[in-house]
Amino acid sequence: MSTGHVLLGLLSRGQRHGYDLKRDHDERFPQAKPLAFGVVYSTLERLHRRGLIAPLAVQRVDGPDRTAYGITDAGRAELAQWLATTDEPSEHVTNPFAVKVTLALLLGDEAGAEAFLRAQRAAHLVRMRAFTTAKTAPGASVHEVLAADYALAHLDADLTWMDAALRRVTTLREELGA
Amino acid sequence: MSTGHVLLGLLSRGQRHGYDLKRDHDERFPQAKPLAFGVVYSTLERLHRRGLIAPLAVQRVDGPDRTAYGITDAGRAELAQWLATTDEPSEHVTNPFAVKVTLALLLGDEAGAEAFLRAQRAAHLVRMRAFTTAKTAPGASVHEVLAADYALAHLDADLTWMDAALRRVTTLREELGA
DNA sequence: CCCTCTCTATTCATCTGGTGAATAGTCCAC
DNA sequence: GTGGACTATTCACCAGATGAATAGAGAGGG
Repeated sequence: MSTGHVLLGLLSRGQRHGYDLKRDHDERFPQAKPLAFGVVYSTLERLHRRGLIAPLAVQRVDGPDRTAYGITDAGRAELAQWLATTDEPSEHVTNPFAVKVTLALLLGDEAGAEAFLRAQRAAHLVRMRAFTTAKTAPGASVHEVLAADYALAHLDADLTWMDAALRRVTTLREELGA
Repeated sequence: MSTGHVLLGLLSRGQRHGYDLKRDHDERFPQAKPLAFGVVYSTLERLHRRGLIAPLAVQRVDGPDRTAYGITDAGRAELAQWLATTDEPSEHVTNPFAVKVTLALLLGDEAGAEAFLRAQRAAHLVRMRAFTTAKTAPGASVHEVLAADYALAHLDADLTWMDAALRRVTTLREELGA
């Protein structure tokens, strides 16, 4: 429950209500996908059910009711635990490009597989240029530069793979027996 | 619905029932996470609801009932469309390590952030050694080598990012105002 | 001969999380 | 005084993932 942990982290700095948390998150992690309200409130409900947060007050201040939540001791423990735990990188490989290429080759469409790889390569290059621009913009923060670096490194990893795959499409097709 | 498209792809080679498809998938993509039965059957139901596949026969052959599905014309069209479409790489960045580091720094725990990065780095190195072993094993297929290459490239991208982050932890903390 | 184990095949209950629309109150500008 | 923007939450729905339950048939062992 990673969204849950993020909300827990934001709540550990002081009580907040759902709308606040969504804004907090989106400002703090501008490169991340904005949180949808549905996700925020349902996640808060789950955290509450697990006893990691508690509703503190329902106030009405210049507008509709708002429910402020605070982190509990159990919540602090869970958060500390999560922050200190490393993710074991999976032994499984999820490569969406390989899935498409393999299926195209199984259907005997070697030309289609190659066309896909070339088109995907081009789409990656476009996005990489955008991240490079963002990263080298004057006034970019360390946070922004690191975010762009991460994205660029992974896009480049995809690119390297696609080039290798392009060079071996025919061999792959033969290996698949198609 | 990527699982759906994969099943569609496998079904386009001829009718199959759920259990068959699960085995087909796991054999064809041994590096991927094995499909759970629950996923297979609920995905088939959705594909059926959308008219992309159709149940052809309920047979009983040496065991319990089995429902064979076949792809429809609409299914073939959907599959061809999906195979030819590139994924626009997201403009959003999802970096789980950055999230943890940022939250740790927000809570003022610079030492914890560094410890996490070092531990995660070590975990990555272990997994990378495993993939390197798998890839250089005698008799490894092109498919297996490409799968390992993909995983290695992404793990290395993470590693590069973690090294950069380690060098800038203090700057990052200051930038966050913690 | 019956018992258990394994393999085949499917279903079900339950959970996380993600989307889009609906609801509802307040404030501000025109 | 009405329409729009902002605050705040809820709801209905769907995708996808897990783990357990159900159930038939064949195989092997005591």
